[in-house]
Amino acid sequence: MDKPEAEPEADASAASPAPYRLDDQVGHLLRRANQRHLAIYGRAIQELTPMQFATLAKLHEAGALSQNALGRLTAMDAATIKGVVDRLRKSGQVQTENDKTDRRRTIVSLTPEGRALVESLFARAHDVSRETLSPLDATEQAMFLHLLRKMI
Amino acid sequence: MDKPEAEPEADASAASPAPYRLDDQVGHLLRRANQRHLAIYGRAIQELTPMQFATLAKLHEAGALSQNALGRLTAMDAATIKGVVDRLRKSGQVQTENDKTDRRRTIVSLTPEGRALVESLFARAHDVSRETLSPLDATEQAMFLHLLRKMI
DNA sequence: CCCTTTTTGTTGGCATGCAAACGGATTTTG
DNA sequence: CAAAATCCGTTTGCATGCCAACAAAAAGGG
Repeated sequence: MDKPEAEPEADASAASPAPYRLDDQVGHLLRRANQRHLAIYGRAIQELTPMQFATLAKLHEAGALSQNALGRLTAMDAATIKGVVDRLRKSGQVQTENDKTDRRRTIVSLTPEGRALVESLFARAHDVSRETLSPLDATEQAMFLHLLRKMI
Repeated sequence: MDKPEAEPEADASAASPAPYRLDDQVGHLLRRANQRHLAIYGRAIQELTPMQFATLAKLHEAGALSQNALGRLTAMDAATIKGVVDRLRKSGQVQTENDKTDRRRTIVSLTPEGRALVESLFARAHDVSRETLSPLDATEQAMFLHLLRKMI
């Protein structure tokens, strides 16, 4: 080697294969953004966990659903949605019944208490979304949401 | 508008408080984007979990660190980084020692195996970041990363 | 109609992720 | 310097989150 490391940083375009910096990786930034959002949620809403709220909100939006369908619409796999539904049922926010036509299915629906609770939280939930996006101005927020959707 | 709530549903711009649709919430989109990224990671790298890789990458980047400092730099709380370090130590990727000047601290550092492993994964890790951003064109990627940072 | 495939839900196992409560060490402050 | 405030690391407890393996039921195909 005549001069493998004569100018370690001189020519960034050829020699060094771009150092791996954690803080530059999309995955790390996405994780931190999500972390921040969960912290904002936690400060605003203590009645339900984020996923429990998402579950009730989706049931409120779409009506009764099979457990697996509910999982798909909330982006939780079958094993995860099961735990969430179990806990919501235990706390009386949802109820389950057997599907008459498909004996594999368990239909999940809101109880009156669950409906009342989720409706009482919508305003604060909107605030959470607003606060999460607050570092960006209106134009940036629209752009960010657009890019986020495009990436999914 | 002179009559804010005269017609509850008639005028969408005034009356209805904007329905809460899960798929429109930043938090949900961030979670799904992160989920997608983790799936891409999982397909590309099986040797280490995402957080184990992040931990080794940060140690590679910053050198030996106290356990808590390592947690801060990787955005994991004290309880979480402990588990990650424990598992990495068990698998021989990192080692720990007592800090001579501060008896509270545990210094975490890469073992030769850990260093070799993480270095062998950098290329694939870069691919993961690239693939995660691939739905966006170059301009959009830059914009997205910019907005993501601004939001954190 | 039978066989194969798919779908639904469950379970076990492992890895985050965070709050709260602690004990011990160090730093800050009055 | 001594008390108070912090910081370090640990433990417990609970809630995701996902994989792999299963059993039962339904759907599809030949």
